[in-house]
Amino acid sequence: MSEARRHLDQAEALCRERGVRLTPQRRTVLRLICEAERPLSAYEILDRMHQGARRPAPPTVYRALDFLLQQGLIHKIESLHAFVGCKHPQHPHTGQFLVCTDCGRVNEIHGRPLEDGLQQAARQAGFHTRKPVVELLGTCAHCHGRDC
Amino acid sequence: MSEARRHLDQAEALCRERGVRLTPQRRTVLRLICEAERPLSAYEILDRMHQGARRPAPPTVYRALDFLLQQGLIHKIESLHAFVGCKHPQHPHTGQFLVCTDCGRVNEIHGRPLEDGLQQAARQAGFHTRKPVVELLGTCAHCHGRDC
DNA sequence: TCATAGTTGTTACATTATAACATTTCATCC
DNA sequence: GGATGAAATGTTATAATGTAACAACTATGA
Repeated sequence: MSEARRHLDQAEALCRERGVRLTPQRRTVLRLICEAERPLSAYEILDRMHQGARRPAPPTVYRALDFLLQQGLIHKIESLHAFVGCKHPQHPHTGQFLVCTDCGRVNEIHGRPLEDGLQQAARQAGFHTRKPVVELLGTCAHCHGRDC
Repeated sequence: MSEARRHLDQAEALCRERGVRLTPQRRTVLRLICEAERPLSAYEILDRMHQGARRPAPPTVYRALDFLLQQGLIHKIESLHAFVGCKHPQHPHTGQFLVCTDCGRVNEIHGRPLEDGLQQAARQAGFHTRKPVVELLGTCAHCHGRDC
């Protein structure tokens, strides 16, 4: 089964469990994000939504994105204004990302020491973190040392 | 001496050392950023630049911001589309930020363990980091537990 | 069936950012 | 001082990203 397909099925199941509706529109947006091999901007998604038919207006895609973000099915990469599928939507979490500026691909990483370090640094300042944004921009292993 | 004033003098000295020009326009943008007690968007800076005179066009402020970013005199907070003064411009560095979504203030933090954790996580994936974006959004000690 | 909450459609507009080219200013050399 | 080239700024237009507000539709349960 394809990676994208697995994501969609899992999302379907999660939404059923949670009693929220993964409508066709939302499903389409999620599918487009999962099928892409790099983050898509809202307007790239819009462009891919109108297969023959008329292109929907921006609020359409932004509303679907809001829903998917709330459900933890996708993440937003702030420094790219773009969206990627979440690799582990079962338990809601924030992501840390390795963003390759050569090939455009994004890797979601996890690491106790990393997350602990962040939490500790925040706590030292009496700060309560609600939404960490951690995006390392650079060159991935694949692209490093070659033209891309 | 005021905090903002100290920043400006330091910037002045650094630019002289480096042989780059902190022109009046760039200095004004830096001053506005340093005087503000929260991050300013490019257009907020534009609004504050025209004291009586005609408001400059966007490229004016974006060019000044580019210069200041290059010189490490300011940082951009990606998740806010806004700019803050750098607390330690002597040696170029990337910043980690605690962004209070109540009062809007931003705290620049530093921590070996944090930075090491990030670098280690990246290296494990064979990733070469060029520009880390670390912004923890939440509530600062001052705002936590009260209306703000 | 009817009420209602949730979802989608639609128009208009706000905000953020850059491309492209003209003009001016500055430092340097002669 | 005047010529020259590089850097900085001015100007116009437009691209890219994101939201407010209200109308219309749809699924679902009382």
